[in-house]
Amino acid sequence: MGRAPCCDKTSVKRGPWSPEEDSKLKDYIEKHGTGGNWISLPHKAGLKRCGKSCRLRWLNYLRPNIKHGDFSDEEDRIICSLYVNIGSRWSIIAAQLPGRTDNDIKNYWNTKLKKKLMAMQFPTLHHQRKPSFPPSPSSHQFLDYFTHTPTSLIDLQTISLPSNNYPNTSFNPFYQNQESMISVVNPPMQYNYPIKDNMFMFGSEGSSSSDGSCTLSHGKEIKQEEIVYHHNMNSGGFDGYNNNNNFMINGNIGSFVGESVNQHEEKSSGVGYSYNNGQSQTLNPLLDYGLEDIKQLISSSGNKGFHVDDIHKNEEIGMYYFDY
DNA sequence: AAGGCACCCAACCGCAGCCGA
DNA sequence: CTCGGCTGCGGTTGGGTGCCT
Repeated sequence: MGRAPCCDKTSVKRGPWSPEEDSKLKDYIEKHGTGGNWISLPHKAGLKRCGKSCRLRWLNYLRPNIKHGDFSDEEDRIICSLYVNIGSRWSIIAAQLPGRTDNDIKNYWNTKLKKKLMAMQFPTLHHQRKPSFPPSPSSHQFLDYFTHTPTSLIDLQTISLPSNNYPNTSFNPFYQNQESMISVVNPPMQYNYPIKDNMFMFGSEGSSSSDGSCTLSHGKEIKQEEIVYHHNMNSGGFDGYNNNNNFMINGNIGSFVGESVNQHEEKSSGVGYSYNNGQSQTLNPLLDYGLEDIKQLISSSGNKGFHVDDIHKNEEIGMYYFDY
């Protein structure tokens, strides 16, 4: 049995609001308030609108002190920081930006800001209006993010992740949008994951073993538990320590969350990783919103935890699906 | 000049959670 | 404790607009 509609759709006006309707709604609310009941408000205000439509119009457009127009750099920074850390919880993000609505911020993010961010992360892609995806099977070259030199897809057949001993490594995967791969950026290292059939896999057929671990190109091994760790972390909410395991896929930033660890140093292969010691730390100057602030936000909003957005997780360990 | 395409953003939809009866 | 009404939220849609070919 379906849910009862919130209103009779045949008897309410839909679509864009006229200036007269705006005026009626604004006048009514300014005189009487919302009365805590949006359902009955349109009738009282003499509007042939659904209560939800009235509420949305008021909140997003008519209420006082709404700010329209360009977002400032500071607002950009706050949005980016919060999105990376808490995901697409627009109402929380909007609460940090006086005068901005969640709808505004959501639209701004989806249409402009994530592209802007992508452009900053991938300056060479500035000219691309839209990433071509999926790529043609013959395109076996991609542009290395750091060196900007063409690299063969052969190199992508093995993957590398931070050691299982150091689950809190800053871990910044980015979607290299012009080819069929995901890059995991963990400076000075970059790990590249091929995408097959719209599927992002930890490891490829050649590098995975039956126990679920993967042999890594840099002499490390990613264990099944670690993949599980990454797989399960999405329901965990904040760990209280480092939450800067950020990634971007197809322009959508997500954040890996894991258990806290103490300070570590990685000296394997002479490569220095940057591990966190409980301090808020980011790799991208855009993303330096205070962790304590965000934690406070989360706790004050019910601490629902959060999920990696835009990835549809497969039940199978270490495998992620996402749509295009 | 015109058609196609991509972008932008206001508005809609449906679900989840809250709260009172 | 349960149920139903309502609100709030996030994802999605679609019309308007501007750019490109």
